[in-house]
Amino acid sequence: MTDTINPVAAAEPGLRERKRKATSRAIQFAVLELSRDKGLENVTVDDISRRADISPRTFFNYFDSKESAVLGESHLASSLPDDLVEAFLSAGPETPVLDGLRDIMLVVAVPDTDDFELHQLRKEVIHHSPHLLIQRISRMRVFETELTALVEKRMTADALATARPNETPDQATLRDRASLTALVAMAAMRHSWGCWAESAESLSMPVLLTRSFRELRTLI
Amino acid sequence: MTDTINPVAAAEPGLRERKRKATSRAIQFAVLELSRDKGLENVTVDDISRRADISPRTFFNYFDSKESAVLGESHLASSLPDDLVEAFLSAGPETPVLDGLRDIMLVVAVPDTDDFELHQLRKEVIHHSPHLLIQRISRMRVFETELTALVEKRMTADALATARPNETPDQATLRDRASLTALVAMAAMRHSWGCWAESAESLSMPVLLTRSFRELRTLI
DNA sequence: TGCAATATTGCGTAGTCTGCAATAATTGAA
DNA sequence: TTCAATTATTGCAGACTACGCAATATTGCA
Repeated sequence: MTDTINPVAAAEPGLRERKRKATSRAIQFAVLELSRDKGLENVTVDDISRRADISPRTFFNYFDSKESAVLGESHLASSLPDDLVEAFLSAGPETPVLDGLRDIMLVVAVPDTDDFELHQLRKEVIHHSPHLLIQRISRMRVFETELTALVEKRMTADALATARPNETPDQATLRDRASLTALVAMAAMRHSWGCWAESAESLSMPVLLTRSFRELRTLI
Repeated sequence: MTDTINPVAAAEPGLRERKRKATSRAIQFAVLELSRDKGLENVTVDDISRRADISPRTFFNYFDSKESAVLGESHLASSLPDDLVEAFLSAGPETPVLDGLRDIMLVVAVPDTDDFELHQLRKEVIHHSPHLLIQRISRMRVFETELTALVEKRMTADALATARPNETPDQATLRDRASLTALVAMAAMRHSWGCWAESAESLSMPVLLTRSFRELRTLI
């Protein structure tokens, strides 16, 4: 898929692309409305397909499962922007690692603010079946792995910057701390999601994330 | 099901009980060996049942899914021992909440040390499909909820003990902090599980848990 | 032994999910 | 405009999970 000559990226997404987006939206809308009315567990893929005017087979061309359809297409499936990574790694030993992780989360965890209607529906449905939030976390395993590796790199760099020659930081210990740190950051993100799903008013994820990470600091 | 007159509880579990245990073990053994050899995704319930010499229907009398069978019967499905809860709630504002949570985890997260062979097999299999660890966490949603409520109670008590009359602690904020704290504790537990599954040597969960919680304190 | 409680099993069914091959729509280039 | 290549949709068949139900077998206990 080559880019158009037009410097403005995706100025014209093309009919194919637009149709695809429309179908995806139709599916999500269908599953969300049905879930809101009957509860997700009482909704079948056949139901969804019927309402979205597609074949059940097509449904699975778009989503792995009805749960995926509720959660929407997985953003952040791919890796992080380079400049963000660079900033995180070179922040130096003075800056708390968790602050860096918060900044990363701020970028990746903010989803499609474009479609308000879907957004609200999704929130309503997730509010009534919180187990979906856990699924959301589960689907981020790859991200979590990336994150852990990143934190390990950062911690190694920090350690080298501060250590006296003889004090080689134990790599195993470092990896350990890195994975714990990543997990704690994920916990903060999950906390934010939980607040988002519960709150009646629509606080934005950036706000919630910032708050969760701030609270984190007061915990220990 | 009334207790026997024998003061020694379950001195004789009865044939029925023993058979049930044996079947459960046979199932777990079957799924674990098959998973080790072929990978869990290539194992069907039929395979498991055949090897365990039961009908496929019986399998579902014991476990919800093959994943459940790999993870073993869910301990901590029910609620926490009363004395433990009491100790946690009344520890007072001086004791860190996370210390209390660690103590709770120490009790609930330590599984069946009785069956070494299963234990080792399980570790081997989980090591090769880490997504199971996330499932394990997912199945603890009820526990997580209990824990959150518990932390909220504790924090309320602590707040009342230290606050001056006019300073009514905001209940919403408290709930917020409570859920974040619970999530962080869960993160620590997950970290311990991760270490357990990865480590070649068999460090015990209590040791790992203690270490994870100690590291937690150095993070922020 | 014989009755009540419990466990196992087979059967049928609903639902999820995938592979495959035929068909239809879209695209870019001639 | 036309045509060929690419891509999307669909139906169909099949494997698998999961559960309700009723028949049968096993166990516990008097």
